[in-house]
Amino acid sequence: MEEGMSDFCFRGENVGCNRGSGSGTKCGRWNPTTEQAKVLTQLFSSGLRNPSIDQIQKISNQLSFYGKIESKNVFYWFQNHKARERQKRRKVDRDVTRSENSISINFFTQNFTQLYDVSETEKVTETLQLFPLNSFCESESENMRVHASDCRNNTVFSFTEEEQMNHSPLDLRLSFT
Amino acid sequence: MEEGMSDFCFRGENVGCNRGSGSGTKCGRWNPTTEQAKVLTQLFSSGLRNPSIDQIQKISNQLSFYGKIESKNVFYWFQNHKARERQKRRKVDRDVTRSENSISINFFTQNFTQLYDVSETEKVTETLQLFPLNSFCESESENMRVHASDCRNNTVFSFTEEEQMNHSPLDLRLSFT
DNA sequence: GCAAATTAATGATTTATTCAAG
DNA sequence: CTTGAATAAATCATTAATTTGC
Repeated sequence: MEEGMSDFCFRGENVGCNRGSGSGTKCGRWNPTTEQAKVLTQLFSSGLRNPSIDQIQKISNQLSFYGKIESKNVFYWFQNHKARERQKRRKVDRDVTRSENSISINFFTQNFTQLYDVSETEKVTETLQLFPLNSFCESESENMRVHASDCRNNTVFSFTEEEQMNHSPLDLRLSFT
Repeated sequence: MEEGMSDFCFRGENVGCNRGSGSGTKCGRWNPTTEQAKVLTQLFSSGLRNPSIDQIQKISNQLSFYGKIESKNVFYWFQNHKARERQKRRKVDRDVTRSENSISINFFTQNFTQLYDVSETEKVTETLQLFPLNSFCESESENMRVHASDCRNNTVFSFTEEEQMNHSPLDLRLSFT
């Protein structure tokens, strides 16, 4: 029996879902409220990764005060959060590996000027092309590849005669390989 | 001794200002020219989010044709643009979420226990506490903004009698023994 | 129209996280 | 458990938009 459908609504304000004229309202999946997300994140930050079923139930009960939530939501949240943090970390590591040519980005913001003032004056010697549209998608960095021939004509740089010097289109391909 | 103030201001080479017109214009901070902004925005639209140092340098060099610019400006631009796009997105999501407030769907319960039993193994051994009201609100008072709605006000924790859910601060230590 | 005053954007810094190597 | 690496979030600060009184 589906007694679990407790018709729970935010305290007081009954923000009905799938109630009459249920045309567009998506009710298929849970979305954490700001407070719920904050608490979950706090727990995660505190080191919790694989909450026990006991913990999940407690957390769920507590968070239900802030809005509709079920144990499964808590469980999935931790699964997903853990996985995505790891994913993010891996991706970052890949990017870093890919771009660690000379300078470390360590203390990037604080020492940026120091790190970069030197190289600021260096000249880029490669032939570059700007706007390799659809080529930067970081979520698929593995397959990232610029098809130069596709973009050859998309040069957007247009300079005045006086500025035209050695200003070739920027091609960031070299940074990805 | 906070390691001295970060000498972050352009190291004396802030002579030329980007705005081509007039040479005496003040340039306390970089401001992208229209063309620079256009290029940066297009790069971002293409998916670029965390440009490597190499990329930053290339972009900076290219954009310097449109006006004064440094690598750090490019770096900061991407940091800020990314963060603010995300911010914008999150705000929209919150608003949407607030109005679509989904309802319970209970096909989970059985799957949940199944799924859970598999990952039940790990145990967190630390001491965790949910809703640490004190630490949330009292710590870092200097940075506290108007987060009053999130904590502190015990009124949040007062619910109706019919809902006898125990919403006192949850101490997960019980689960760790 | 035009500056002073006010508000909105956004550049630049600082702070708090994350994962995972040591 | 500690710390390196690299942000991303939060914040500070300055510039641009705009409003407003004249």
